[in-house]
Amino acid sequence: MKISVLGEGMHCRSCHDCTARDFAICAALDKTELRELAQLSRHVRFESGATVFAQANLATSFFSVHAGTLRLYKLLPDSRRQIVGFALPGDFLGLPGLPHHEFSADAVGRVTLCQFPKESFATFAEKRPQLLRRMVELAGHELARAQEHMVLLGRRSAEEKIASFLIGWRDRLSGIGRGGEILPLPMKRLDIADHLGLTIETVSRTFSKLERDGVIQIFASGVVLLDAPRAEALSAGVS
Amino acid sequence: MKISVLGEGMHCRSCHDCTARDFAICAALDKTELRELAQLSRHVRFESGATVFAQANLATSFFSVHAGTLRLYKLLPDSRRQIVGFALPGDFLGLPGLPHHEFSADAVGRVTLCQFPKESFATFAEKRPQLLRRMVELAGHELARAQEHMVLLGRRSAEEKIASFLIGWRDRLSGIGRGGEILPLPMKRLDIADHLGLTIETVSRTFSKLERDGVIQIFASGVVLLDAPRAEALSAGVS
DNA sequence: TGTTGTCCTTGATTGAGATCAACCCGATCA
DNA sequence: TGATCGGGTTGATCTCAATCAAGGACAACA
Repeated sequence: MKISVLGEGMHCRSCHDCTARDFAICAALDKTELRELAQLSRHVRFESGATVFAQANLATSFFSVHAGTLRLYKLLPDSRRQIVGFALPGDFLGLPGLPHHEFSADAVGRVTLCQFPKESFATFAEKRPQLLRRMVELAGHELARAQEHMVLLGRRSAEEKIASFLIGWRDRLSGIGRGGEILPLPMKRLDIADHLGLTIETVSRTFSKLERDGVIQIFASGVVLLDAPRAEALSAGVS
Repeated sequence: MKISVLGEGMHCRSCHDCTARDFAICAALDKTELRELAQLSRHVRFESGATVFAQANLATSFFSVHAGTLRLYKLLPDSRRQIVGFALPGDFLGLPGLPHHEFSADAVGRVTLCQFPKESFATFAEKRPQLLRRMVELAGHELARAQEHMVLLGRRSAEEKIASFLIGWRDRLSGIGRGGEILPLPMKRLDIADHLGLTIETVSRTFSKLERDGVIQIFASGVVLLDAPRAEALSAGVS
């Protein structure tokens, strides 16, 4: 686990023009507080595949994703893997009250993060109900997403799972201003499989089927939703 | 949805000797605050099977479970059901920042709850970082549990699911001082099936298999863990 | 230019759990 | 006393996705 700092003592020089600020935890802060928080933080970068932190390790920092995608996953002893989510810019990683990391996180492509030492962040947050309120809200949204994913894992067919994933991914990207014609899928098929409780072969077959049915078009870098309404119907569990 | 209040204007007379207080949100409060909060709340009771609130309805109250068990579930349009969790005494229901209920909740057996109007609770919490901190922690624990359940739903066999459920249920009960020789299972087989992403038949068969293998003994009201280490091993995903 | 490795796709077969169907058991009630 | 009903179990069969197996596309590199 190698952490590469972007210039020592740089202290997140770019908070004022941070592209993730509006979605991130920082949205709850005013200009002065933002500067104070920046003093506590530093920017870190990880190359593709690098591990940011590992499940069950002591959590000494919180992170706010600045750019890139992370996969968050849990492993069983026999190495079965469940990806519990993908983190995108603005997502906050780490929760007070849990001393250890509940899952592992590694970079899907290059990633940059704001890193906050846990104690100093906690001290900073202690006196700022606005920030705590925001954290409750973020945790709530995360919980809602987790529950929606439980429905997917427990009660949906392979085709519904894939459609649901694509629609959810599209909506998350457009929520952070990354919407577009082509839906980029930076993660591998195996990652998608381990996220949806499928095998890589079933993911591949289902992508192929959706393409045959004219719902999507597959490219190396992602897919285009040719028939979004059909995908949304599958995603919703209709038909 | 019928709400039966335990005597009008009673205002939760029993906060000082509440059996759930140590686990509940109220643990974050001092004596004075507790009395203030009690002024906002009222005790409500639901009979077995009654709906406390329904998914997608406007959330006007928060709840803290005082006694009994609730099933929390989401439905797909074609009535497939996923039980996202069971709530026990001390559990907090509802999250700020989400105007609508994310799931439905109904009583498994008789249930009593403390009900707080959402706005007055929010106002009360606004100025109390201790309480907000506690809410972040509770949400964090809930999130960790949800992620663990994703692993179960996505990556485990029927036998592992059942064993995992029994061990998790045992640990939650003992965490609120309800441990014992016999592990009570107030919910029906169908509830367990919809919680674990199985059918009622598979649940029944798997219970039978575990009993044949000497891991558990089945009673009308629950099970006894004859071979807890074996169940824990299955639960952990070993073997 | 061929070699290697990674990622993805496709085909054949298998198997765990779903589905369909029957029956048991205890509670309730006429 | 037996009829009904809800909840649970068990057996037979089917099906969807897993597993096993092979090969294709493409990039990195010697």
